[in-house]
Amino acid sequence: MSKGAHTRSAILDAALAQASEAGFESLTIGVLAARTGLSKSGLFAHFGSREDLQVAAIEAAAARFTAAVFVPALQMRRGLPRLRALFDLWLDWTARSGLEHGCPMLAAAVEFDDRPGPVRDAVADHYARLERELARAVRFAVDERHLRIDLDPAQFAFELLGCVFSYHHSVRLTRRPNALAQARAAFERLVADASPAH
Amino acid sequence: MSKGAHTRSAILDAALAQASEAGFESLTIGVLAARTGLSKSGLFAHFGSREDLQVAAIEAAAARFTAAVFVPALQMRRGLPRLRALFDLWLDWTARSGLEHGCPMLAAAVEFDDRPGPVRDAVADHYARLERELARAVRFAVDERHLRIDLDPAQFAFELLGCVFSYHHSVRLTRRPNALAQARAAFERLVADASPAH
DNA sequence: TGACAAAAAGCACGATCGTTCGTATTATTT
DNA sequence: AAATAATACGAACGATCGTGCTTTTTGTCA
Repeated sequence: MSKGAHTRSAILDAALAQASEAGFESLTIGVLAARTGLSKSGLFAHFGSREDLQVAAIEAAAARFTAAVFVPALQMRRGLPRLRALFDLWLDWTARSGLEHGCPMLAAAVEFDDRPGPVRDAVADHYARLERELARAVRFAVDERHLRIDLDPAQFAFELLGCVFSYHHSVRLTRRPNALAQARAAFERLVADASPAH
Repeated sequence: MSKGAHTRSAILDAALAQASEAGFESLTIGVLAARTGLSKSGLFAHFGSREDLQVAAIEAAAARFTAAVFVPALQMRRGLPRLRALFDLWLDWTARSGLEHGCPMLAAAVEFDDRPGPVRDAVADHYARLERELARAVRFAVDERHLRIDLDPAQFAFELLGCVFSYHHSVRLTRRPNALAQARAAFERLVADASPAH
């Protein structure tokens, strides 16, 4: 790897750590320069603009998410086992990726909700992809007869997303010690209702 | 109402509109001065600092939330009817409160997750209060025998929160047209599982 | 090792940030 | 109407924002 590519990825490392603890709006040239030890102009040269940097950070986060959640989940058998793995890996993917605080992707999703532009597009793209893959994993579970044949995969994905969001909220804001147990219980109820009639 | 109190509330109106569309980090003295037609210093004098302004905005949002969700829901009978009303009122409370974009409270929750300080405290306080009231409404429904006697109210609240979060995400970011239907379906499944054994 | 390209730094710019202070303009009350 | 208090303004501050330009340092390869 060339020197440039190396520092560029070091910058994105710092960017994700920063976004994890203070959101994407805190991704400023000066702050990242201080975090990486580079000069402002030296850092700036790696990206054409702050917006490009933010987009690059989103894409880096998406790549890490895929590597930390989807890739290991693919080693599980299709169907319910893989679905369970997806959920479990999702809940703590940030910690396993070296991020000490919240999920940068979730932060970006809320921050750029209503702000049109390339950053919003990148975030929306990630979630569209994620939800599509999620629905696909649900369809596999249906095909394997692990879940009801008349199950709506999009609805399942919607509610699974709800579990993750509520878990994140419960852990990071209200700091409830039983957040994980509640998330798992919600997941089990979701699976139970989606199971084939006995 | 005195002149000062009147403009102060006008500032908070502008602050919530701004936070709804671009997050709490965008609540800057200059932007709000421009939105209200005041001078920077004139606006600043109403709050001792930017942080105090942000806290005041959180409290204003909490007051509006209560007025738009809890107050009207209290007019319904205790139990499931009131619980349904809470959910329905919650989903579109921002629109009914004159906010054209996302929920400022949810934005603040994610933005200040990992940033200790009075703003985070105010947000966490609102959600703690909200979830406590939610659990109380669930207990009423249990008392009325509308819901199972062995239901865990905190777990119910956790999953209800998940419905709301996922709905917000689906409406604002991914812009799915069937978000409302999915949220209602998730709620119905939640209620069905919490209903007394037939 | 020397030539060339890539990367980082240095410096400066206009704009905006939160904040302070002194002054002018209003409301309110006597 | 005069006196007093409440409100708003204008100007300025040091800091930081994103972004150019030029120079210096560093890495790469013949």
